[in-house]
Amino acid sequence: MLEEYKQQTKCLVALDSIIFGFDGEELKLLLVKRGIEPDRDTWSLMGGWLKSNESLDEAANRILLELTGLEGVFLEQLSAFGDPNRDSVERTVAVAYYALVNVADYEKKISDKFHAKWFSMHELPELLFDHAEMVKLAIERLRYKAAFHPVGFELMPDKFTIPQLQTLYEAIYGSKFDKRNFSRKILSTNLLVKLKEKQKGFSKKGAFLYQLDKSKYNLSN
Amino acid sequence: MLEEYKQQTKCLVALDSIIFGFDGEELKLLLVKRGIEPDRDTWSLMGGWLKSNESLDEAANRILLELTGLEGVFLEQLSAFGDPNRDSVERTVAVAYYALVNVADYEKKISDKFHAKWFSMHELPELLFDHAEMVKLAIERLRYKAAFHPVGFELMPDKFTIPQLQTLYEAIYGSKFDKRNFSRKILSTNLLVKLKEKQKGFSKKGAFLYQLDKSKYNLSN
DNA sequence: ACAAAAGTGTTGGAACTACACCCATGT
DNA sequence: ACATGGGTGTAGTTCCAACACTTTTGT
Repeated sequence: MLEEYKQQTKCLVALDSIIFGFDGEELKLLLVKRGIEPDRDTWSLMGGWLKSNESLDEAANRILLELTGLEGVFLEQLSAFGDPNRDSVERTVAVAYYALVNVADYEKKISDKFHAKWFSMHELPELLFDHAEMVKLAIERLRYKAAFHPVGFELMPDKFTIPQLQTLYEAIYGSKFDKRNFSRKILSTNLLVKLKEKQKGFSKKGAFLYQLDKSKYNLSN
Repeated sequence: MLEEYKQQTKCLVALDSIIFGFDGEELKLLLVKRGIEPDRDTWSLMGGWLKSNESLDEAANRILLELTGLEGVFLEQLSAFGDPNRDSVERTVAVAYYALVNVADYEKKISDKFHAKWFSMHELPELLFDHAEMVKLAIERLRYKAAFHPVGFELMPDKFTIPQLQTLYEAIYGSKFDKRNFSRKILSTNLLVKLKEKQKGFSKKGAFLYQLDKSKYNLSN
């Protein structure tokens, strides 16, 4: 190897994922308990190490699959974090990703294996290292993204109602919207197809279910 | 050190900066000729290695200062790039930053020391490794950013005219704007103060110079 | 019958687009 | 005098925000 390269310090590269979920009421974050010292049992983002033969995206997807069983979900790089003291054990650069999953899908796959738990965004525990900073940036990015791209659907089940979708957006932005303006705006995208079925049980009247028109929804967002 | 950490592969971490400049006419990119093999003399982004005691932001700023003499300019993380084959010598993760500088400032500082050269965005040479991909992403990010935040001023000299600023935005977006609408929009931000002086020499009539109102322009963008 | 959530239209203001003429000055 | 770029106003349109009542149905 070249001299120029040899003299440089090397780093561990970690991938940490902020996994957002939505249960129909609240925006949630999936956290795991760290299994090793130091800071054992501190709540932490899902993370893992970069292997020598994989790209960052591949590693983030692999780690998500290993820890949650989820595949093919929205997963996008957020930012790299490299404070020299961010990991108390050793110099580590972390590349943070954020993922959007729907809680129901996740429940099907796996649950206790990694002591993972969904937390409400309003009741987050103390987090490992700089993970709180990552979460803060991720929610900002999600707001930014959701304002211009229809990513909200990634968090919804296959069939959903407009009021459910509104609840999600209200959770993302932490504010209330007018339901007339909201439904008009959503429907004007033409991304939704109205089904004949209604959601029953939650309200007395029942709300019509909608599905994403996948032919119009491409992920070049 | 912990077993868990010890087993993991380490990586070199590089910082590469996409440095945008504006000379009053065109949007430019500052490139350097790579000084080492392989690919010696290929044009490359300004880059360097992460040192063991500095954060990513610190490293990016240090490298910018070392290679250009510039300090205190707009410099923001773009994204991390980690394809296992991106660097032909060794596994390297690069964290790309983009910077906005005004060409005149730069000219004052340094010029030939690192064989740096400004290239028009339309006439870029073949670039090292995945640097072309970084540039592509950077221009998208700049467009996105400039649409919502007044970052254009970062590329302008201290005093500038509205037509100059319009030329910059036209270069960023690659399209023409209506000058009446443009000046109205810019002035409605109230970020500019009109000076008594006019710019002479370029046009016969001369255009009024403006300055950024720094009390209103804060960088929490 | 009543409570609870779903569904739906209109109006005023703000922001954006398109568009054309006069001004100041160097040559 | 004329050519060049600088500077300005208006009208039409679109988009967004604010707002209230009727419908359905489970209890």
